[in-house]
Amino acid sequence: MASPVNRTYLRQTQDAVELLGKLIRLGRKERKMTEEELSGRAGISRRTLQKIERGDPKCKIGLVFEVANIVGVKLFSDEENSTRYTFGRHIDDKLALLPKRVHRPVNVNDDF
Amino acid sequence: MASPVNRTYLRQTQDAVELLGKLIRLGRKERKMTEEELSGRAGISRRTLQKIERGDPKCKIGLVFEVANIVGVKLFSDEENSTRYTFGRHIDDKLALLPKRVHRPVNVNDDF
DNA sequence: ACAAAATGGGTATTATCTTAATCATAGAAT
DNA sequence: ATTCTATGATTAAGATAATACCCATTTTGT
Repeated sequence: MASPVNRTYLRQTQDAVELLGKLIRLGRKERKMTEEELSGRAGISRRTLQKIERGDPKCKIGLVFEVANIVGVKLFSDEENSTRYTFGRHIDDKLALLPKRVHRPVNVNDDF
Repeated sequence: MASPVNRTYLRQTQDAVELLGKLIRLGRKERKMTEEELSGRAGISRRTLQKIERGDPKCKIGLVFEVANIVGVKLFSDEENSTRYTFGRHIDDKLALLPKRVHRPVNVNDDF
């Protein structure tokens, strides 16, 4: 079985996917590329590109990001952003500082 | 047929997906959540969460973004970012300004 | 107005992603 | 040190994402 049935997403999630799709479409048009050109360059079908631009959450993230990169949409890996997201420190370093496992004892008595 | 064979991705694409995965893992650990807790809250399997945190480009973007939201990773829809990405103007407005179709005549003679 | 091209959307097919179940290993807490 | 838990990873199977092919509609360029 793949997905339980028909899952739902947080509003923020939907919004983010749709916004990314619109940014892609915007980038494509600014570069005067047709759906066929862009999908061809990305190595995907035109149909899939349409789904991506419409913000279909079921698309593979790799395909979405690939298309975004081709049309120049800034993602997380850009220098400009990486500084923000790493908080001035490399992610791997931060991860190394944390305990390797999140160990939660049984009787935490976490009555917050 | 699903995907041609085994596609490749731009370096930037891989980096972006992997970075997002690391940000998710970082967020999860900072919140002291186990894989099982987070995957449970997101409505996905633990296995899939592992793939997401490792930056598997074949994961659905909706699932990745959903998990990111749960652990507080900032995406495109956040106010802080949206201003950047819309350049102070709503995407829909910008799209409306552009021609609805990118029409490229046959003999462009685009010798740049 | 006309022709050509871009886009929207339907369907069937196939590769594969997601899942559940399971086991092994490594780490944390006592 | 020991025990309990989190994580890593494999497998089989079913659901479905991506594709190719198709046609209708819309829009652009002339």
